[in-house]
Amino acid sequence: MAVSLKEIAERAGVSLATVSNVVNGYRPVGAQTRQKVQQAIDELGYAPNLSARHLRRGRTGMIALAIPELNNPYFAELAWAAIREAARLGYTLVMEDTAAERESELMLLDGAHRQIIDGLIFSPVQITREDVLARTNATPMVLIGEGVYDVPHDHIAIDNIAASHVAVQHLAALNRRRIAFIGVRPGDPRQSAHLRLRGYQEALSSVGLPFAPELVASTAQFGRVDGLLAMRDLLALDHPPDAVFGYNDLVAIGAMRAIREAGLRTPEDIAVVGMDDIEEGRFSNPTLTTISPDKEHIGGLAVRALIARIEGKPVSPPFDVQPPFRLVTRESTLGGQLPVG
Amino acid sequence: MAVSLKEIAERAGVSLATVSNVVNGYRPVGAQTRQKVQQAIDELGYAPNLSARHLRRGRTGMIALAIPELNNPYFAELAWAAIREAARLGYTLVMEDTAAERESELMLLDGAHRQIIDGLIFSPVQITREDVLARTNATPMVLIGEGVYDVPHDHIAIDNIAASHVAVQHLAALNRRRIAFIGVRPGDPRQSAHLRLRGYQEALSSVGLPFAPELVASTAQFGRVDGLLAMRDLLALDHPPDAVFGYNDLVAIGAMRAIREAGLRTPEDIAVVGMDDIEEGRFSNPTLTTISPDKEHIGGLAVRALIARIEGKPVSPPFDVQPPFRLVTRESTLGGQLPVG
DNA sequence: GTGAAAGCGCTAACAT
DNA sequence: ATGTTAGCGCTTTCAC
Repeated sequence: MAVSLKEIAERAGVSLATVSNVVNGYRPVGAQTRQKVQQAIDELGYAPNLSARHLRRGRTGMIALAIPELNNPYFAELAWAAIREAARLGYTLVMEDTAAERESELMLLDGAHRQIIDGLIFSPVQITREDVLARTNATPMVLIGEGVYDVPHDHIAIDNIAASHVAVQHLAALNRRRIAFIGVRPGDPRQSAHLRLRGYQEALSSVGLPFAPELVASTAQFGRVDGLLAMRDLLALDHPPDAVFGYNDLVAIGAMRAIREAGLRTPEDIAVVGMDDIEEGRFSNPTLTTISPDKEHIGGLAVRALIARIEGKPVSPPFDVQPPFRLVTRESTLGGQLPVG
Repeated sequence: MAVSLKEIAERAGVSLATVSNVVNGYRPVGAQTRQKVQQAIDELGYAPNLSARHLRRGRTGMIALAIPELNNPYFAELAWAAIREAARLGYTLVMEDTAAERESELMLLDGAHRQIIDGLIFSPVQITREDVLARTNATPMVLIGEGVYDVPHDHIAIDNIAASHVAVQHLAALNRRRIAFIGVRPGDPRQSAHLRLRGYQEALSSVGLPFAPELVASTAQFGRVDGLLAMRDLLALDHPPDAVFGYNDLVAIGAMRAIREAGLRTPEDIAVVGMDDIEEGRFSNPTLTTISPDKEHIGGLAVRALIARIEGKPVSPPFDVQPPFRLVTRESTLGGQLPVG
């Protein structure tokens, strides 16, 4: 059995409460008392029993990060940033897999883990704004990504319309005329990806290109294989595209694979742009031009915001933050042989 | 506040103990009593307070998976398998990042989180067998990967020598004569990667090829960039290799990047084999030949073994399991245009 | 088959 | 500045 507060108290000849105060610092403690207690703690190797603390406090010190797939390196990179920040603030972060399924997402919304987590950072893809508004569970929740907008929760997502604009304009500036989009079909009930589609459409019109519905390819998920399948469809068109903007880097990488399978070349025949700036894209052949969001920033901010809510910091209205992003140009649009970076 | 056992007991008109027994099934409960209790539970939506349960039981229900980097898709894929299995068995899995640093690994060994976790699944890379033997902490631990061998803990790792054999023999069968290895320099204090190096050496001799020390390139870590740098060194040799066996897929992918940077082609000029079978290698250009271990198997087994130890199942001696693997051949050695899969 | 009651280790309200 | 004490919700003896 581990050392308890009581043993420390006896050893130091003080009360339980005093030891607790040395440990937690809720109330001031006299210098020499603190000294004695600290010594006892060091000698006996005391560490607080978290279960007891949590039982008493009514909180568990655990927060969850729910993402559609850890397979996506974007989320893996984000997760690490969040894990580190949570640890720094004394919380333990556990990861939940929704597998991008509506059922799993709804269960999380309604507090499947109410008993074990103090708060939730959630990157939904299937649920709708209405689902979130209908939520009754009071566990604090921070939303990330473009799955859902305009709900009474803190929300962090880059400006997807602006980002798509930048991507498409980059392609247009390279004299591409038939620019395809691989993501979500217009009319899909999910909010997700609509913004990127809208940015795509707006950018087309801003550079004077027509919107051709057949150049929008929909996917079931947003993985490599989805990009591959969608690109095959696009290549089967009478007038295939000369450029593609992928919903994310994985989709773009799948698309590049389809292009190569068809015996075509990137970017000579078809230029490709992705989104997320995962490391894989810095080493792919060709390297991938992409929109780079600041994952460290997003993960850290999400954790801090959530913990502030959990700990009932001065109530502020839910915020909606748009972290910075930038276009990173590489071989998949520029061609040639650029240094890795 | 959530519903407690007490409320259920009152509602059902029975004692606390009875409700507990319905929930946990430690003692038999009469049919109609059980019925009443179950109804109360359903009506009030009871869920046990885990902090309280853990406090009482002296365990937290949490296990940790410590890996060198979540960035490596191999570990990300493994982690998901472990998370799912842990959840199935009523445990919560938290991830720890060692960043492949010796300091972090030693802290974990010595129970940095003794208070919060019931057990540890650990994939070490820097610590030595002696470090593990010197461990005093009694928290159950299962080791995975080839970081450490011959220690009194359950251990799961594929047969690295055999796997390396297969990889190198595949290259030799393709008439490659100067087969390089990117991994760890002979003499490195870590056990890690020595086995793959040994398998490489043995396979060379078994096919009648000489061992050329200059064809072994060492790396600091095992990421894409490490493979890139090592391959650049190999390409600068007077007699560069015509094939490369990478410590893992990431290293191999970095190597392919370096090959392309140098204006050479894979596999025409240099064939490449990796290890891990991460999804990225199924979509890279060219697709990557690799050794494929069963990650689902490894992750699930590690969790089950650990939980068995935690729950004090019939004491069996520590086991050492070698899960199955297979060679998956793709374009990076065979060339041509194979279907994705 | 069921009940009563003693804590697990901690925090916080109430004393002094 | 420090001490006393009442639980947090649960499991688990010990009774019947």
